[in-house]
Amino acid sequence: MNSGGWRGSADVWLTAAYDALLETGVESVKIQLLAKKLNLSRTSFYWFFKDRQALLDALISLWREKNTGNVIKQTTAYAETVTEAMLNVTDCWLNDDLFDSQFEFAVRSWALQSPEILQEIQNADHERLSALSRMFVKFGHSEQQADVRARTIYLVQIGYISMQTQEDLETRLKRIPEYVEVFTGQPPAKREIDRFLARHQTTPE
Amino acid sequence: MNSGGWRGSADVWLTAAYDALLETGVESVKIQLLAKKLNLSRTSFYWFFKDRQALLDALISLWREKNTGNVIKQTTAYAETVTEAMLNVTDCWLNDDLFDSQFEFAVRSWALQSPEILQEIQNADHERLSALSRMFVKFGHSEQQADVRARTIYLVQIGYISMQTQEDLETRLKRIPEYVEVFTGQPPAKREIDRFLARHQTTPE
DNA sequence: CTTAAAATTGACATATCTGTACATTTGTTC
DNA sequence: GAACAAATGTACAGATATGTCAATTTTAAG
Repeated sequence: MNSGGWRGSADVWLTAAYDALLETGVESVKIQLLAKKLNLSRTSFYWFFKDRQALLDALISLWREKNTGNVIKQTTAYAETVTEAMLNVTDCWLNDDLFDSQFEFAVRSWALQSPEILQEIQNADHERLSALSRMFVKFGHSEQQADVRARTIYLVQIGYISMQTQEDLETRLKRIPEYVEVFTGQPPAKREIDRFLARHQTTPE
Repeated sequence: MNSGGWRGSADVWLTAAYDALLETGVESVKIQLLAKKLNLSRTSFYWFFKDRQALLDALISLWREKNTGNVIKQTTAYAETVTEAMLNVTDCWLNDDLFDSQFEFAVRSWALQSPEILQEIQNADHERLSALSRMFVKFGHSEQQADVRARTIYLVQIGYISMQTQEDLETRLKRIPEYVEVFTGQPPAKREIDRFLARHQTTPE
């Protein structure tokens, strides 16, 4: 497919931009730096993108597609109890395919310098919180209770991301049953936790 | 005191840097921009600070002094019940003199581009979480429970900051009783809430 | 092998930021 | 009001960024 083809492409530049954004923030998404990493001439960039802003726009589109859709999907996944529903949502925070935490943090930091990005984020927050709140209402909570519990789940995750902690999966999994109890007000059933752990634990070889 | 004195001072530059940091992030803390705002010559800066890095160092010192100390103090304030203790901590999130949320967010975003700042933040997180956890242990929770509840309180607040929401005090106060119940596992007594609200509600004119 | 499109490159113009050296102004003190 | 220190300003040098243009190289297609 690509053997011997051109070295550059819109996608190659976008991927490099994504890496730079996650590594050191939007300020380091500089054409000059990306060119050096890609071993390409700086000006070659302008063949694929109009200017730097076009590249940044592409990054935001990428974020929008990836992170908000999956959270909403998980809030409506099949669940018999509120604790099971909660564990479905928790899947997002533990699975990079469902929710890209580093990307999320980088975009949120970016919002500090850009009103447009801030607006993007606030739209996303509202959509996600609404979906979570509906989940709690479905399981019998009042609007006010559902709102606060939705916020608790969501903000704990956003806060966790903001801490930029590096922990292994095991450490994080150990806290989950307690979290479920705090978030939903009731302890999860053993079989619910077992099913959840089965989804996430790497099979001991 | 200052009438007719010099226009510049280390403090004037530091304050301008603080404003810029909160407004648009560390990348906009630029000597050139600050000089323009202060109506001072750019190079005059170097009379007060060795270089830009010295200014950034001063900013971090400011943050360290202000934000971590007060949180720890509030976790050890007098309380008869766990719900009252929780409300003492909540004071921080509602009182800018106890905890500067915007400053906190700006510094956390800064950490993305600077390993030194990341280390500062992780130290602060650890100190604050430990203090909160001790609070729960004191009121009878197990280590594991205390740890998760401490995290819940703390991460919800860090997450809230990261959302950069603009809400009036009333909206936020309305959620507090529900939050207390989620965080501590039990509803607060009416008199506890009344005492709390009395501390925070602006006297109707 | 020719050709035309796709991709790459170096040269140029421009802007912004940092920091140093040195001269100048402003305020204070005796 | 001299004299000295504190603060400010101008000029210069260097680094790094963006973006345009024209030339060149590379690739695929006929």
